[in-house]
Amino acid sequence: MTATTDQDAALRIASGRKPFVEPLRLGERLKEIRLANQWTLEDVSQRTGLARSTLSKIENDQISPTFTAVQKLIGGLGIDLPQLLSPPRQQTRTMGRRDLTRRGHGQQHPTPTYEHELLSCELAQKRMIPFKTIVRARAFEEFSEWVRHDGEEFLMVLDGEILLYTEFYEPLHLVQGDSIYFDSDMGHALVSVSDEDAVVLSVCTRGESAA
Amino acid sequence: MTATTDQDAALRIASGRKPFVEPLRLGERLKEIRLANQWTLEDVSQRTGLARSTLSKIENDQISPTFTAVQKLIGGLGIDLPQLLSPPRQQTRTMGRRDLTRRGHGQQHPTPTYEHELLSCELAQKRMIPFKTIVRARAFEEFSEWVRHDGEEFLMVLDGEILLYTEFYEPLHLVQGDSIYFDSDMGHALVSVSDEDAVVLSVCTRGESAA
DNA sequence: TCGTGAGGTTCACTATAGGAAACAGAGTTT
DNA sequence: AAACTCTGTTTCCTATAGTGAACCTCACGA
Repeated sequence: MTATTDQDAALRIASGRKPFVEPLRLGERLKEIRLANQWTLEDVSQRTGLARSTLSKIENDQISPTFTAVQKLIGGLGIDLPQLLSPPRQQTRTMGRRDLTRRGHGQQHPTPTYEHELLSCELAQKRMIPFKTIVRARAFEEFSEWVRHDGEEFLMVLDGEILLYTEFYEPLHLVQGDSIYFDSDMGHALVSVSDEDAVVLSVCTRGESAA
Repeated sequence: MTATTDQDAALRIASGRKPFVEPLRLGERLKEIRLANQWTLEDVSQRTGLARSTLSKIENDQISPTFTAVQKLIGGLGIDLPQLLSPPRQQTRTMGRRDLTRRGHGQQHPTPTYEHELLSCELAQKRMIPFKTIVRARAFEEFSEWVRHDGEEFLMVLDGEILLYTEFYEPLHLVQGDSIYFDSDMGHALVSVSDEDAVVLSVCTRGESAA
């Protein structure tokens, strides 16, 4: 055990991996947020319950806030931690691509059981694949085999009701507004059970086959 | 400004959501990570430079670590903060996970401008983050700064109408059923323009911040 | 010119986080 | 069984985070 540990450490250092953390100018960031909202130290004090002086010191990097203090900050300011930690000046590799799909203007892709409408298909090289599906299938037997594909899938019922059959679980009854996240290499299949064919929105991760 | 601020606060409170942060069992989480790697307190001490005793106290919630201590932790353990903060769950490479979220039963997360409802938040270690959002904002000015985060985002309007402001494009008018895919490190912000507050479904890729 | 007040910093003090060492418990070895 | 070792907890001390009050600094008005 200790052996592995030392080995790990050695490896990590040898590999040139940072054992240290980046500066992380938390104070600077806090001040930026505060000023952006035109808040005074007193305002922030009210919101967070931290003393004015404490906030001043944090902003000027004179102290390193306790974790409870950080929690009070993110709670009181109504922001979340990543937002607090995102560096003041972003060295953005921003590309700023975007791809709009108006309702009903996706790329149709019909099958016997599903009618898919691929969304945002202008954009190549994306990490997610969103599509809207009209579930034509009415019985599990209509599927000759499980649908399965690498990665993960998120699904929300937009209209109607469905049964979600999966390989390892009992069928699940989902109605409008329900959503589910699952590993999509587990076999799955949808059937409509409402009067109208159900409509679902799905987003799959693109298989990037973990190296 | 203070007016808007108070209003925001009032709104947030009136919405029935606590403005405070969840417990966030950091100690428990740390212990979980440590045991998962079969590290002893001494091992972690070596890696992080924190005293064995300190680590023990943190794990047992006897102290609230300083932010510098947290940095030493994430640096020494080679993990990133979100990972440390993600509630107890095991990182199983196994397949067949699933996570159902019934309509309205996601995890509420209100901010002055948005009311997020995180979906499928039982599941850790997922590659996408789905959430439903009620867009409270009515004017671009309500945002103190661009919202931006690493990765990509897919968004569909479920109800109402919105304007999507982005850093590099003209504002885009989106109505129910419209969807868009974009690089989310490009600044973006939504405002409702329909009578009712608009509702959108978003799916973000999880930043994988190259280990 | 002098208040006067609001926003921010500094000071002096208290509360608490971090570290070294002692302690306690469970195996192992002799 | 005693001695040793490895692990996690507890103790005690110090370094420092957090607080209220005093103190600046500057804008504004009579």
